[in-house]
Amino acid sequence: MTKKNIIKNLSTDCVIFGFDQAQLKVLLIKLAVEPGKGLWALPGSNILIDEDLDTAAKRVLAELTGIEDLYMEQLYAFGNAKRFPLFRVITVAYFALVKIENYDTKPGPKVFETKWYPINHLPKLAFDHKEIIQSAKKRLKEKVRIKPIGFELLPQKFTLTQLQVLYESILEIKLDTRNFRRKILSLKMLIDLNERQKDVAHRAAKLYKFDKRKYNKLKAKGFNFEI
Amino acid sequence: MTKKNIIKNLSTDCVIFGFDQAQLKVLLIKLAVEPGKGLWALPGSNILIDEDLDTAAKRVLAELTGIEDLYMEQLYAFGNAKRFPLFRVITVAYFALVKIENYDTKPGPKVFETKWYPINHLPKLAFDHKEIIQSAKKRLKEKVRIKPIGFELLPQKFTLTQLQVLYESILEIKLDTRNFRRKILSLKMLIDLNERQKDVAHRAAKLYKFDKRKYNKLKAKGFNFEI
DNA sequence: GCAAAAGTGTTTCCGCTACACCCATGA
DNA sequence: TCATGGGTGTAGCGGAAACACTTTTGC
Repeated sequence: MTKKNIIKNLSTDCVIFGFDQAQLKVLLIKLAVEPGKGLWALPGSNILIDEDLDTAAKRVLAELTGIEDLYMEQLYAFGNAKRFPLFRVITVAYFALVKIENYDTKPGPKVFETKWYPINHLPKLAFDHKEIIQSAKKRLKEKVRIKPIGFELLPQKFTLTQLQVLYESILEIKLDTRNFRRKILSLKMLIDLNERQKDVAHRAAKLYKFDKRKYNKLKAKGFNFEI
Repeated sequence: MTKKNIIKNLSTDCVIFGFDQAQLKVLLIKLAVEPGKGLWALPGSNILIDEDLDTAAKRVLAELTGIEDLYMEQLYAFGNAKRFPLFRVITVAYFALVKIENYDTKPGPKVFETKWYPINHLPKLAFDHKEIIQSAKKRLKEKVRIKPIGFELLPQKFTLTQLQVLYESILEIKLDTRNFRRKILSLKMLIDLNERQKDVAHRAAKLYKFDKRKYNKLKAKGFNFEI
């Protein structure tokens, strides 16, 4: 594809969240070209002149992670006149939730490296990407209370403790274990696998997976996770 | 300003909500030029090359309504490749809430007329504007339950019944009068003006206005309007 | 037997829901 | 005096919050 097929003044950037045992993380790329060379940034791309906006966002993600089936939604259009130093670029930001263990790094051209950074220990970022990430974090916090999307971040099989730690990381609060378990189980969204953790130096926890049907119903309808 | 100062592939459109006694309404313009000549549409505009996105949205609104101090937030970026027939245009939609009695019509150039349409009786609309309005309606419905923004649609002085009718219109449900009043008053956001309606053919209702301090606090913090 | 995390019940409290009649006013 | 909408109280229920100890397992 040639340069003239892209829309010059418009881009998409994607805030990709992952969860690594105990921490919420964001996938960043280190820019190998100016502007912003050497700085970390969100993966982003131009939009092709005949490409749907959502398609462009998915393309960026697939190119970077190889992941195609994931949770993704539009976040916000960032359009300050001076946000990009060379010329005017408005960016439509998306955020995505991925199972971090499915992710396989492949830094493309114009990128030095890619890396998962804890959301609370971000490096210096290019352009207004810090603001975009903060905004995504806020949205995730709101969303996770009304839709069961947090689960997109966990492996197929998980323990209730993992789920609780995930929620605690996203919401940045401590939760009561008993109340949390009661609430989650009352949603009847989990299937008890009758399996247990292996190789842990303490009582092994039960493993669960999602009941897809119920999960999809809750995703459509929303739920109240007032914890 | 000359043509070359605008970004060709990008626009903003604004869904302006008003409330007229009993109905939620949207301000539309009738297009006087192609494409879409003769159809109704959302007020929109191009974005200037050195203009912040939010500024562009506010400018459209000020040009059309003369209103400058109002509630406004970004809704969503609509970016289907074929949404605009002539060439590629991605639009960043905003929605605004105005006190309808403050609004003073002044159709600009390229516009036949402007008109408030009831949200449930819209005319045939240009482009994807129907979709944009539905999306704005949905957002308003969600938002009004967690932020006290509904009040932006009412006159300075209002009765509790007006407020209830407003909520019923937005949420498209019936509310119990007693429960509604108890809930609203418990927020301690209203100031009893010790005034009453005039010239009504029945018992005159008390008038209230907002306590700005409390209102702003609730706007920042959010509240739970589970009705 | 001890360290480390899993797992489990009960009580209290608050807010939502449901529900029907009297009041004030102008015509 | 009637029509019209304004304005009010209470009881029951359900879900959220607070709270601490026992169980299992590997080392």
